Amino acid sequence: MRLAELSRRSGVATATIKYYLREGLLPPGRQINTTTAEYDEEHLRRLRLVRAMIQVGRVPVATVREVLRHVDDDSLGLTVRLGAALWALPQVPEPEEDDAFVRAAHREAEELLDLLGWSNAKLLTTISPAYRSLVVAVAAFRRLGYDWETELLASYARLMHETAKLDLDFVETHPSEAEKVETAVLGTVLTEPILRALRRLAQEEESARRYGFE
Amino acid sequence: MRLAELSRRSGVATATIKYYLREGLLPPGRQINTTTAEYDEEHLRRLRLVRAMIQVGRVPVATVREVLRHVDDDSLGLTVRLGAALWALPQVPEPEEDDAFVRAAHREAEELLDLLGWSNAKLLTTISPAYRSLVVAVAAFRRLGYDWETELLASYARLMHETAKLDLDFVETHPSEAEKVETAVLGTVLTEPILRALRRLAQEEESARRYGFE
DNA sequence: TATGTTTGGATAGTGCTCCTATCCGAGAAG
DNA sequence: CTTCTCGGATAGGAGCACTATCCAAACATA
Repeated sequence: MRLAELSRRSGVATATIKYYLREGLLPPGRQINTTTAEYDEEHLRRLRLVRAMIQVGRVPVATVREVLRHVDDDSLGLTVRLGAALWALPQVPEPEEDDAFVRAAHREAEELLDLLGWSNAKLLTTISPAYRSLVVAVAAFRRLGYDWETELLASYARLMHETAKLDLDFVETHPSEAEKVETAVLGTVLTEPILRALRRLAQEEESARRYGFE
Repeated sequence: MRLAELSRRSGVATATIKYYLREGLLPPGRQINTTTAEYDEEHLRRLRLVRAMIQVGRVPVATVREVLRHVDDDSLGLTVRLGAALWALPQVPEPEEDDAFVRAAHREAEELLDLLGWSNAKLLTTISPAYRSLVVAVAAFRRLGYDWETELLASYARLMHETAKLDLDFVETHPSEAEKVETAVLGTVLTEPILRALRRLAQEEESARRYGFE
């Protein structure tokens, strides 16, 4: 199919597709001559993936390129590829290391991992972006004067562990490695809005149960 | 305190504070004379809240203004205020109603609410932004050809219900209404990065347990 | 009192991201 | 042979979150 059809079937403007091609989010089509290129179903699928990541997952274009680079890199093992793809996903800004709240949040996060017995995650505290995000967010909370026991955080963490098990179970239903990596990335990027929406719906439901609509 | 001190104690540049004042994210200080205004601890707290929402929660400035308008509006009852503040939070883009995937996602979401017995949430399907977000995200998944049973979605939903209970329990520990609303907003905006981080850490932990580091 | 510094308000500009509009000459379609 | 459409290149635009500059009033210091 040609660019116009790719545009029609995906609902993405041709100018935007050209932009994605330039940015390396889509591989170039098979060049037929100087003014015609041929695209296939794989391009359509990739385009839909890119669109979903950008529009639903709110992932920046530059980050999508990084993530896809890992998804497509079949020189690495599954675990590394998967980790690399997920670690490229956007995170909160870097913490200022000399901040007292950040240092306290650091201690609290380590305590949390001990409490949970997440020994593997403990090994990653110096490098995992997810760990740094956790520290920044906890520090922001503390800075606002909110106080809670680590047990509350641990309760949330246990629920997220259950979520992660569902995530991995779903990934395992896909046979090929490439599919696994793509599913894992999507299962993280696209289920985040789903979880957020479900959480807010659940808050509304639970709030109505407790207090009515008044 | 004066603007310079507010800046020093919050770590936010004076030019940025002036910007927030212009945008109505911070109430103006007590005007002493034409060139001096006095700020208090409440301003500092509000500034930190704004910063946390923008930097950690990635909430757009215009949305922060909307949310704060509801937080400050004491003419309404708690439930309405809380709902209004949360509904002002950012969502995924509007769905195109005439899309087959969107219609299917709609049906699936309603089926999900029935399955869960979330009868209160069911009443809100036409108006709740969270419900619309859910539909858009589910439709995006389906459009990519992914298939799952509604039971998987229901499992995620039950976990989010547990999360929501923790959220509301935490809010209840705060006595005043104003505090409750502020806590609820923060507990939604700031715990989202925390949950996301915990989920990714849990994925790393669980992945290492299942497959090792290889 | 003289003088340099600081204050808050107004306004314009910056850097970034994600597109979008226009132009162009080579091919395809009728 | 004319007209349309193609893909590539480039420039432009809209939105966002600041940021830099200017200004006159007021304060601080000597």
